[in-house]
Amino acid sequence: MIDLPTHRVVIMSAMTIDSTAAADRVATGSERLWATTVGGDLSFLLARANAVSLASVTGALAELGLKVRSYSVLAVAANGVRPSQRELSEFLRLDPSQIVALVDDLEARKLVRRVTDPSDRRSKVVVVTAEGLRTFERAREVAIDAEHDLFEGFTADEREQLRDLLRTLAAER
Amino acid sequence: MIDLPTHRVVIMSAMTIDSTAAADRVATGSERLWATTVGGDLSFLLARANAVSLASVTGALAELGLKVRSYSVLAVAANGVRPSQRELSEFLRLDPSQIVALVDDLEARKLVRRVTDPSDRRSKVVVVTAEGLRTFERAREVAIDAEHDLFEGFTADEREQLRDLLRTLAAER
DNA sequence: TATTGTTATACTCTATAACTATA
DNA sequence: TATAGTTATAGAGTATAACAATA
Repeated sequence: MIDLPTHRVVIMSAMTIDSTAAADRVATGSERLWATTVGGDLSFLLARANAVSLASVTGALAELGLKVRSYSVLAVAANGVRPSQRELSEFLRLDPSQIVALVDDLEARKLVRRVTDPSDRRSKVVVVTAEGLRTFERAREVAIDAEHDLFEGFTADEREQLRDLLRTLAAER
Repeated sequence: MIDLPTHRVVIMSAMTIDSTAAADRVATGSERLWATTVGGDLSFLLARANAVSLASVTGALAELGLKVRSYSVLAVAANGVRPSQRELSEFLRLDPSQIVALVDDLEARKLVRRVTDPSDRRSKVVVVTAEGLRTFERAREVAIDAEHDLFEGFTADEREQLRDLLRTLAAER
């Protein structure tokens, strides 16, 4: 697993740091910069929050030979929704050619199979194998653990709020 | 500018889409997949929301020859906080060598200068030039416009909530 | 010895266009 | 003629290690 913060640190706009034992776990040396205009930009905060989360999940999944992307493809397939590659491409916002590479990899490892859709033979549906399902279940556990650590400082309410707000944003174009 | 959604679309867990004129602006064809486990993952939502925001800001800044990263460096410098490259590296979560490349580019375009810190001659501080400040101000406008469009469907309260939650997360190691 | 910035290099990711097979 | 998937390839971004100057 990756190193994760154990306590929540709140940084106010005015640059006051709520000083707990965790205060020095924040990126050292660059605290001054949070007072900057970018420090308040939603797009910047989104990018940085994502970088933090990505690093944590990536680290957690590495032990299973998965990356965030292959995990996402596997997870959608494991839900039994039988996504076409085109659907995966839109949902994950990746180019169709990148989906090919991801599915190639998962298929070579026998975690998923490509099934030609009989009602439209151009389209290929990605289905999980028994082994893929087992791998997914383990992967899901470590991913949830990582997320849990990451959101340790948040209340259940705050997590729900964040989920709703992000869902709205994520659903945009 | 980039094409942006004009209305907010809420996607519920149960897969009901609040159907307004904007409903068909949502990624077509993959609505089913939102009902999936990943569709509720905070890390996934964060990644997708970031992708959406990134695309919008990237598109907006392109007309000024800036990317999100060079814009961030320029913005911090333009705030007059005199960041060292090391500080930029921590704040932006980029490798020091990447900061070198970004500052090289901005310096070649005379938007910033490197100034050796007299109190520690190893360290170089990035300061904005007059021209850099002008460029930053225009860039800031288009970036704010893009952000404004992106968060059009949000109330002021929701934006504040999101900012607070993301700030907490972004400040984590 | 440790740290800041720099260079070099290999690797991954991303974007684009062309091709095939089906519709 | 249009769409789903595939291939190839060039470009951008990323990670790593080694090095010079300074502390």
